[in-house]
Amino acid sequence: MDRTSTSVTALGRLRAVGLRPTRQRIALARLLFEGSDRHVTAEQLRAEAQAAAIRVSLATVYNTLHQFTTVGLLREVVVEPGRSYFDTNVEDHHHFFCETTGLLQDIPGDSVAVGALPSPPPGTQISRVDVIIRVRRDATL
Amino acid sequence: MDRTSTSVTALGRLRAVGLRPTRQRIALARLLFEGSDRHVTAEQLRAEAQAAAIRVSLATVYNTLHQFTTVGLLREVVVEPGRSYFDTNVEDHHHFFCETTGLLQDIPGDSVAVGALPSPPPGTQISRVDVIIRVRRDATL
DNA sequence: GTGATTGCAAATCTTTTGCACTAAA
DNA sequence: TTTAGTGCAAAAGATTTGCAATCAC
Repeated sequence: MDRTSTSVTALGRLRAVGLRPTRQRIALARLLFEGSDRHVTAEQLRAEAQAAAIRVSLATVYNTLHQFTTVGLLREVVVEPGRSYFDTNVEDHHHFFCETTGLLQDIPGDSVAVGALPSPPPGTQISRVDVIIRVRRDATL
Repeated sequence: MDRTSTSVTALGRLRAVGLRPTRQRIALARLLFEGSDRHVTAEQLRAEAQAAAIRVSLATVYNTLHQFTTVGLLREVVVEPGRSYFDTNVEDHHHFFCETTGLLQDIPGDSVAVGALPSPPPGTQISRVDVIIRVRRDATL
């Protein structure tokens, strides 16, 4: 048995962050974290749960996504008005966002170098720097 | 009379982009562009219009903001789920966003250097690069 | 006149909320 | 038990839409 992050159980993850491991949270954690990094919306995750015969209400999906975000298991990405994406990759990294298809993709953290940052407004501290590279599908002529 | 951008009339701006200069568009353009750069939401702009005794429906405010964005008079900035800001500064620049207060501020384009960009996904072209520096108010102890 | 634009109200969509019910410890 | 968590349905927000009335040209 190795100890790579993909082998951490859903139960273990929940315990590690102090969230009570309920049936729903365990099931959603499995959907989210077993497999490679991904970006999901609440609605998408609910649909997946449904497809996997997991009974979870949409309200609980929202609660869970926000709780996971609060404890650092997920990261919220805002690229479109009126819809939130949740990213299972919480490492330092940035995003490509295709305005044509709505597809969001990770960019490895070290392949975008943001130079010296300007000092933040007085009385504030930087909490995060988001870089979103917006792209468009080439016109198909 | 100088020719700085602040002296361009609302009428002139609309003509320049080929939008029919209606009473509402002229009034909103005045609110938006007479004065320094700003970030507004649809609701804020409607409130300002109301305060200035300009009769405009919210639907028209939305239409107008989107039309102005399409023709390059405004730029849409998405930092929070569920709310769009429109920026009257369409030059190349980035933003500070205070998660505590919701305040959005411009960062001059040249004070954030984004290094070599990774190549965009196959079949796509970069349309824009957004850098959002998220900050938080210092805890007041 | 004629087509573009507007206003209004209803509809849509995502997300949040209140509260009775259920489950974890 | 006791308290945290869940589901449902209603509510809340922001934005969009349909269509008749109005305006710019």
